[in-house]
Amino acid sequence: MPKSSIIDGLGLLAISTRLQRLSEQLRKDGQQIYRSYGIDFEPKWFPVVYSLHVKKTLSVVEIAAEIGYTHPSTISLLKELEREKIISSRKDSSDERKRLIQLTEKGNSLVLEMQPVWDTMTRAIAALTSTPNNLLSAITEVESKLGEKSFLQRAEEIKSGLSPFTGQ
Amino acid sequence: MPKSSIIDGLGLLAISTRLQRLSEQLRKDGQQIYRSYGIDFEPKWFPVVYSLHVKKTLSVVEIAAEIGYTHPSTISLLKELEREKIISSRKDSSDERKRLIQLTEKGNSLVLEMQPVWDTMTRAIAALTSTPNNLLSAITEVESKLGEKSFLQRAEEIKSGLSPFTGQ
DNA sequence: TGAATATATGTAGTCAACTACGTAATTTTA
DNA sequence: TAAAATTACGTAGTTGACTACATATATTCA
Repeated sequence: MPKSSIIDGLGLLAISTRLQRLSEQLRKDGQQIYRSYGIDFEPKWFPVVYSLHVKKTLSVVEIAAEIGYTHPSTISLLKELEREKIISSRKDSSDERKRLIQLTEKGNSLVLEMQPVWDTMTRAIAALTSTPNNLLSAITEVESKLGEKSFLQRAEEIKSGLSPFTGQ
Repeated sequence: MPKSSIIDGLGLLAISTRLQRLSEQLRKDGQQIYRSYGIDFEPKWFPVVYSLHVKKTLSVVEIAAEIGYTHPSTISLLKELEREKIISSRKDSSDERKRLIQLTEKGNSLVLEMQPVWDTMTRAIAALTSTPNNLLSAITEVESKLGEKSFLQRAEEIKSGLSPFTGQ
């Protein structure tokens, strides 16, 4: 991944670019780690599969909410997973609009098979992020601040002379 | 199978997704902040324009290196900026392979116009990221660790029984 | 000096998310 | 109870990055 001088120095304004680059880097390596364990699995499938592993049966919109994606994005993930026979779906008999999704037998055994991979990844990421400022905590903290007040709202307040910290 | 190992892993395993989502959120709000100042500017143009503001004249590959993108991505950004008449380009007379890029007069005055926007954004992001774990520092720290040893390499070492921290 | 290599730019196609819009089924309400 | 609103799902097209490949020019070295 190419390193850049100016942008690194400019920190705050290029933070979105840096977040994206870091995300992409981790996703790509994740892909290769699954491969190195001989497992045919994409990192982007993880949130769906994990949700179904825990909750057993969910509708499309419920999965979208669980994983924090829009439902069209979720639908395309589900299509891939159905093609891979990792999940299966059927209509909800009490509400015909709903499609109920579950892990297949293959999906369930895949989850078991992936335990050591997930363990390895978790350790590697833990090592990577065990720095003075913990990345995962930092993300959680910023997400929580954004939940209170968006970047846009904060900018509007600063523009109109309010403190970005207190909003007064 | 202990459920806790999966749950503990969840946060870390979904880190790439969360980074991407955060990036997208900041980028979108950034777009609206420029708009609220009545300025026709895309956040994704910032690294290119800022680099040219500082360095005055750069080739395509030099810009790509500065902003940390691949050169095809850079070319498509440059096309947009040229269409917007924010930059102009000419062949390098001493090396005909090179295309030298500069800000136009419009580009230069745009940079001046954007100073207050950049100032506002910088403050808003500073407020957002002033949490116990500083996001920008965390990113820098993780990038630096990745520079030493990639996520993939760390995973390989853990797989073969080495410590993820020391590699021994 | 000319063949091989390296550098600079460009094009085509892919990927993984998105938004916008549309249809069908269900629920609410005037 | 029919019209309106909501919910659930789906499709089409966009975006912004990428990789792989192609071409032109410059440089190196046997």
